[in-house]
Amino acid sequence: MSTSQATRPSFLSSEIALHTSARPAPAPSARLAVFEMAGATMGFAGNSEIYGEDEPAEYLYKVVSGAVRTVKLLADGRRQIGAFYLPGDIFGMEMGEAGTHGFSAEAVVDCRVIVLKRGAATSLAERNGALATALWNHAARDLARAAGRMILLGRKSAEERVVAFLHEMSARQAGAHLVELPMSRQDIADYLGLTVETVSRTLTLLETGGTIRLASARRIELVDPAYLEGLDD
Amino acid sequence: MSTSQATRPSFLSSEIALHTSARPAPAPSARLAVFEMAGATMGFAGNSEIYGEDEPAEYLYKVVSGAVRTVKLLADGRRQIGAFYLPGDIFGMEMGEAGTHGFSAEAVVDCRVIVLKRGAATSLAERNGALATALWNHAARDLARAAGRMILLGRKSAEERVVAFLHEMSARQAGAHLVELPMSRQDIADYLGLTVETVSRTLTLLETGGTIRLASARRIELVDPAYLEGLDD
DNA sequence: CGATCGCTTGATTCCGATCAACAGGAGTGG
DNA sequence: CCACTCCTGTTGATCGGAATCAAGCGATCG
Repeated sequence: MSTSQATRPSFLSSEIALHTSARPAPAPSARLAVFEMAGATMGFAGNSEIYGEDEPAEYLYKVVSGAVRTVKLLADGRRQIGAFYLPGDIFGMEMGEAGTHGFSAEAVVDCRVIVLKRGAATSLAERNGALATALWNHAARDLARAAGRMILLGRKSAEERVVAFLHEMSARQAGAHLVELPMSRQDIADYLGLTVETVSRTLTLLETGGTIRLASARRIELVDPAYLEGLDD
Repeated sequence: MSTSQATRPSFLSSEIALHTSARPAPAPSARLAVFEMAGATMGFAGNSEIYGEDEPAEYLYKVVSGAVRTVKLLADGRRQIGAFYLPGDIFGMEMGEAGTHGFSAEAVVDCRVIVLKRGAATSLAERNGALATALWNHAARDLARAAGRMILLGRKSAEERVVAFLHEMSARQAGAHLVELPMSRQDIADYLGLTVETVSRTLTLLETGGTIRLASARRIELVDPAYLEGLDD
């Protein structure tokens, strides 16, 4: 495992780099540039924990580089991944009754993340209607995404799940036909509610059927994107 | 089927009763009393649609009486229920990329619902920090709930799902040991990602095991709540 | 009273899980 | 450089839980 970065950095760590200097606001996405303006950047090593399931949900996070997964565990070790977050994505919004996260969040690979106090975002939002709307829309979109995940987990076959996953990853990589997967088969399985064996077998079947080509375990070429579209809802 | 109310009321319908008169603000839950103050009350017959999956997400809703389900359908008829909403609950927050709902919403039984323009809530929130926080927390809680639903749908056995469902319904009825179910077995099955047969069988097994008692199909007595607790996460 | 709908129960099938073995790389140290 | 180990991923054989197919039952309603 990589050890290039702290495995469990403290929020008080001196390695935090504040981004408060006056800049011409490059604002990659215009929306939610508040992260770049008021947030602190932190590094996490692959497989290290960013926050725990029962920690108070004090911060919001934005991925700069790498990939993050949210994870929920049962007592006997069964694992479910709620979502993968890629550069540009915001996570950490979910907060249960007790004010704690419903998931834990972990770095899939080494990554950099901008951290922002939850209260900072909301209090800024009070004076900035556009920001408020942006945050609001982001939460609403997360909820809509959860809808798609539920029908996938509750009603779709193994093939449909894997196809939906490939389709999603392609869409998130600007529709690229050569999809790069930062996560392991185990992560994919826990995301789709399947076992590693079933994920592996299904990928092999898709390759045999001429739908995809496994360039390597972590690089998949979509040979017949139309088929993927057809099976994904 | 009951026909006591409009099956597909228009938002322009004259039956809308505005609640704008000055009242002493009874505010059942203090939070989000904005619904009672600025919303319009509408009635829906059992099994009628409140909004469709692809309609623009213009309104927020609060259940006054009855029960509501959010539903997502696949082309071949497979159905997934995202959540049940009981009196006091707010729904309709989910909104996808296209500005449309990710689910459709339907009345489970005859019900009354307060409807509020989405923009009305957010613009009021801009001038009322407490309201903004309340709305924000509500969305965050919905997201945390989605986490629990995902591990249920992705990783739990039929028995665990049914037990979790009974436990949830009991908790939402003030922890009552005699649970009233407004929804059909089919609805429960589509909520839990199972078939009606499996739901029915599992309930029978729980009764045989002395965990519950089926007073009637829609009334279930929790005889051994400790067992339910133990199996639910 | 018969019909319909929702629910339960039974028999069988099948998809994905489980158990098990093996292959291919990446990293390590001799 | 190679031998070794560890880890991830693939493939094979078998099993099992829930789906499917099929009746039957009971309540509600016309």
